Amino acid sequence: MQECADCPIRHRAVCARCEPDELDRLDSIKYYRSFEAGQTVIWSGDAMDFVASVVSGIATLTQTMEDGRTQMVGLLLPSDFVGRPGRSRAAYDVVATTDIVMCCFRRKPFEDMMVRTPHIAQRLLEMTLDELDAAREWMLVLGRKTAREKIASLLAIIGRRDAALYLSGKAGPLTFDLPLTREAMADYLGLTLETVSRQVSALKKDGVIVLEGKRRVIVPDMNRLLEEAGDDSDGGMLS
Amino acid sequence: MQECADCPIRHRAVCARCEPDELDRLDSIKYYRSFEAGQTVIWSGDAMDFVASVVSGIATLTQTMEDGRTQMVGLLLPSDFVGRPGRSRAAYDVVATTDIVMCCFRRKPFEDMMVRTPHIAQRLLEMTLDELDAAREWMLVLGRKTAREKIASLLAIIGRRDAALYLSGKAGPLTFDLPLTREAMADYLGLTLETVSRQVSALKKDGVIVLEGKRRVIVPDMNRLLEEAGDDSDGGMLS
DNA sequence: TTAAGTCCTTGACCCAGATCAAGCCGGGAA
DNA sequence: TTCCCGGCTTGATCTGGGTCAAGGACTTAA
Repeated sequence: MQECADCPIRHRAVCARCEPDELDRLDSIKYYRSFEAGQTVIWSGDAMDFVASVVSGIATLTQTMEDGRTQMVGLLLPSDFVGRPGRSRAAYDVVATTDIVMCCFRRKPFEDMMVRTPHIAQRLLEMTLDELDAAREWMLVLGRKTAREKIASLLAIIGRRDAALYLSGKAGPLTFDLPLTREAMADYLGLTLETVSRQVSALKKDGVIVLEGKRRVIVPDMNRLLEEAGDDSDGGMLS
Repeated sequence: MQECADCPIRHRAVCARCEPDELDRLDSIKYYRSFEAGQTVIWSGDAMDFVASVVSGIATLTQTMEDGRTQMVGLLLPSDFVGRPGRSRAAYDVVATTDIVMCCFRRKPFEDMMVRTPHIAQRLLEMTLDELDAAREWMLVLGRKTAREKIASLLAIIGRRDAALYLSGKAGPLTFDLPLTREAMADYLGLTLETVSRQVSALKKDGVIVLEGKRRVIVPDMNRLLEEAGDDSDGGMLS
């Protein structure tokens, strides 16, 4: 399908630190899979004989209770890793929210390779620590923020990520597309979709954001949005 | 202070996989620190020139917003790891809830050693993945469970851990001490301490738990408690 | 033995967000 | 060109858990 050398996530995925020879070996055990928007990639509890990186598109990690209540526990963007070495069954549902392409490795060969290739294990550790930090920030959002602050937090997170990807300049209004439906946003934030809709409308009415259609968001003043999110004005950057 | 060989967390902490020679090297850079119940070990944002394992006692990881709202984002038990290699400032407040002893390593030497000792990095990856799973389960609790389910979930988590530590037999009523105040439980669960108190009383009135004093909890029927927590009756074990 | 402090419980009331319900909007199929 | 249909908005009402307030149960200190 594609050479690792010109892979769009070459420098951010688990393989980021690999040397050319290591990359060759990975190359030989990788294969691509595509899923359409809305498809379930993996069901929680199912056998999972591979691990993978998201190459393009967006997927979600969700947990569901017997009575149908669901909570999103991860948002998978390009370069994010799916699956856990050493675990044979999926712990969460993985659903494609847009069309996606994943770069897969059969689990066993990947595990073997991890033992012999510290560069992979190192990178995976780093990525896992980042995800843990994100999960902890998210816990504050879920546990203590109001509905309005939750929405503002989510917009800030998505906006910041988009800015990191596409721009480096810091000034001017930020524009991006929401990759999530109102319902998915509700599952992310522990709200109902009605509340999400109301709070998005309220932020719009108050001029914190501008909407173009239902999905395109313009943020005239990022600091204002961060204030609404209840975050430190400087975003609390860590090194 | 103590030899690694007879350290109580020797086989569960970051050093679990180390060979004798690796352990010797760790031994030479380690030092112990003690903190009293209530003491703050580290303030979020402060410089942090060490990483550490909890040897005994319990500590919490919390995040605080400017207006004082706080959310616990981690509960640190013996063998748990504190700090992040590569990061020089603490991202969270760490507070001792009981008297604790920590086994510390200066950050730089530890990082150097990690590069040269895959056994340490491997173990840290495994522990971090476990924590990420725990954080995700916690997100479901915070986002979607009712106050009663939250309390039942917390009791189930603490009860299960105690059972794993002290008993192996599966039958009979489970007894344990709550290591947290009502306020800490509230911070864990995204509730107020009044609601925690009310729901604990309600579970007691309904016979789900029995209280001896305010801290000692007896669970006559673990399955009943898990039902109240909204979990699968079998606890959803993963390999 | 009292006093002061910490932790916990309980009651009364209120409100943010859930629930229930109706209808709008825009795109694709016939 | 109309008709779905999925995604979204908005209104009316209800309620779980927050807030405010009072007081109980221990523990330590004088």
